[in-house]
Amino acid sequence: MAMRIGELAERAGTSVKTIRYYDRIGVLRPAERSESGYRLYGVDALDRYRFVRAAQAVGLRLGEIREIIALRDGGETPCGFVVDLIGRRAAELDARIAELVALRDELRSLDRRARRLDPRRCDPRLVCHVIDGGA
Amino acid sequence: MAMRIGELAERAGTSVKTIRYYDRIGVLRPAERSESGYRLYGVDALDRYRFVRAAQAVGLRLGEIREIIALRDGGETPCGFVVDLIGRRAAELDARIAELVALRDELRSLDRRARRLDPRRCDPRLVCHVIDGGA
DNA sequence: CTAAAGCCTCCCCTGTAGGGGAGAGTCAAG
DNA sequence: CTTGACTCTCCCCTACAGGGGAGGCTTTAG
Repeated sequence: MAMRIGELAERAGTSVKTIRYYDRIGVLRPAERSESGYRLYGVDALDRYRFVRAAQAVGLRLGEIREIIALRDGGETPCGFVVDLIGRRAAELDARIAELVALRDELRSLDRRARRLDPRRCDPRLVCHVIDGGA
Repeated sequence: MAMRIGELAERAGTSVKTIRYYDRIGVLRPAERSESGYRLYGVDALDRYRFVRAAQAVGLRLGEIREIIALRDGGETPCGFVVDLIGRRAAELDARIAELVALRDELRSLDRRARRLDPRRCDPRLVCHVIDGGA
C-alpha cells in the first residue's frame, strides 16, 4: 500500500530530490515514516504531486502552493484564495509583458539605428555608439 | 584630477558597493591605485559608468557588457558584436513574451472558469478544482 | 593630535527550485 | 553473510547584481 520515496518519484516521473524538497517545504508530506525513518506515501501522494505541478505550470510558486494546500488541509475550500492569486498573477504578468514588449521595441529600434551608423565613426570614449550612455 | 570611489559613486548617483563590484567583474576598472591602495578614477570613468547603465537598461547582462568593453579596450570596434547581441536578445524576448502571453491567457481562462465552478463541489483529494492536475 | 569620515578586503546574505555528493544506516536477494 | 540498491541527513552549489557588516588602515578637518 505505502510507497517509498523512490517509487513515488518514478511513478510521478520526477527525482527523489524533488520529492524530498517538497516534503521539506511542506507541499507534499509523507503519510508517515517507517521505523527506520523512511518516508512512506499513500497513493493520494500522486494526486498531490500532480496538483503541485499543475499549479506550478500556471505560474504559482511553491510558497503559494503551500498556502493553498494548508487551507485545504485546514478544512477550508481554497478556491477563493486561488482565484485571488490567479487574478493578481495575471495582472503582474500584464505588467511584465508590457515591460518586455517595450524593451524589445527599443532593441529593435536600436538594431535599425545601428545599421545606419558607421562603425568607424564610433567614439572610443563611449565604448560603442550603438548604445548611448547619454554623454 | 583623479577621483576616489566615493566621489565617483556620488557623481554617478550610485553606491560605492556597486562601483567596487564593477571593478571586481571587470566592467569599470580604476585608472590606478593610490599608494595606500585606494581606487583612483579618471573623469572618463563617469562615461564608462553611464555606458554600463545604458547597456543594462536595454537588457544586456554585466558579463556581456564586459565582453563589449574588452573588445573596445582591445582596440576593436565592438559594434558588430553589439548588434549581434541585440538581435539575439530581441529574439529571446520575443520567445519569452510569447510564453508569458500564453501563461496569462491560461490564467484568464482559469479565472473565468473558476467563477462558474461551485466551491462546494470541490474534491478535497484534488486540493482545488480550479487548478486541475489532470487526475 | 584626535576624531570623523572614507577606504580597504573578506565573508555571508538575498530569491527559486532544486542538484551533487559525503558519510552512514537499511533492506532484499543470492 | 554479503553485496548492491535504496534511503537518511547535512552541507555546499547554481544565476544575477549587488547589500550588509566586521575589522582594520588612511586621510582630512578642526
